[in-house]
Amino acid sequence: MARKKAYKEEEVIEKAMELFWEKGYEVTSVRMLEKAMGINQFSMYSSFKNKKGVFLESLECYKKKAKRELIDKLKESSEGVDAIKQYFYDFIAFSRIQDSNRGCLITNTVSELGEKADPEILRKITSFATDVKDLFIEKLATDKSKTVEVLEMQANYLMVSLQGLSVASKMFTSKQLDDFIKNSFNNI
Amino acid sequence: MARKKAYKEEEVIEKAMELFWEKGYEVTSVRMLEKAMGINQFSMYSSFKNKKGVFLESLECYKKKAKRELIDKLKESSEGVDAIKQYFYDFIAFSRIQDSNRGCLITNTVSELGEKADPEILRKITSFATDVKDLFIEKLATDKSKTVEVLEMQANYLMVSLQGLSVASKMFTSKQLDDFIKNSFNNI
DNA sequence: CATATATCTAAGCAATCGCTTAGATATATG
DNA sequence: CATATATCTAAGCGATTGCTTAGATATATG
Repeated sequence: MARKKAYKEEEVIEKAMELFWEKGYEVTSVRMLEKAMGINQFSMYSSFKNKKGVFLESLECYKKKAKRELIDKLKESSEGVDAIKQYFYDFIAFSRIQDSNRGCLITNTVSELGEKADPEILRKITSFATDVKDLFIEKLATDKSKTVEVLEMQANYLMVSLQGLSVASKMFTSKQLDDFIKNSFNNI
Repeated sequence: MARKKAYKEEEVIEKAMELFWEKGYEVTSVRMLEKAMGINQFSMYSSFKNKKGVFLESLECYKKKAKRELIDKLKESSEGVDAIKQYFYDFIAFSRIQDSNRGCLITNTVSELGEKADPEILRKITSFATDVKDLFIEKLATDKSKTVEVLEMQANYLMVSLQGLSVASKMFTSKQLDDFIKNSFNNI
């Protein structure tokens, strides 16, 4: 009865996500998205409503990619704290593209937009962070001697540490990042 | 012989710095700078050449402010590691405006522009980071048992931690930031 | 006071921003 | 095959971007 869509949303959004990841929200223009996604603005807007819509779906896409390539491994590990340490190392490899690092898309967005970001964007970000933190708590809890207060405290510590790793990965040498990870887990 | 300038560079640049600090480099427009600085574009360009020029001077202005309100205190302290810990707490207060945090202008810039930022911007950023790191090393070295390798390692660790604190301060609760600082200095 | 000149205002430049729309194209149905 | 309709292309919308410039204004000198 009508013409078929020449693309799949799940495929083009991945290109959008990569662009937002590399450039940030504001700098990424609709024209750049057009080229990266391989569709024109009409299609973009009819599929995702507006630029913010493309970004929200990109965050969702990032979440899935991170789960697949990073989080599931941590989830399934039985190494406790060492599994979290490995997660830190894995994250650096995950964020690397060619010979530079682009950080974590979530952390980048926090840094760029802060707490006065759009409420929908904010919701996705905090939900992602909560998921990771809960997983950290779960792994930390393999040490049964830890009280809930200690677990909460250590998880908070690790979450902030991860943000540091994300930003620092953009400029620091891998030696410096290694020093950071080693030291970070000295006291847990 | 000629008309007098109706403003002082050092005064208007402070307003520019505050704006860049709050909004980031890209989002801050020349029209916004005009209003914040209280001068028009002609004056802005004749004093600072272009937008990048205003930003470079803003970085310099930030450096001075940080030195005055933050770094000098650390420099003059004789508390060793505890002085650095205090520096972390002081930084949070330093970055606070009203009831929200704007992070560190240097860290914000690293996060936004990364290593492919303009070379002049990059130079200022790395020089600032080096100064802070050297100061950390100096304070860590009050413990004479530490080798140069340990000093380097711990300073790297602290530098990345500080970046984490900067980004996290934008979204996390002060309880979470406190947990972070406490844990960060457990193993030094 | 008259003049030279730096500094000001305000208008305007081309380029780009996010977004819309009119008209051409393709395809599942009667 | 003819028709209805979703999807495509491409042009263009007003607003904003960084930056420039022509002309008005003010002031230290001869």
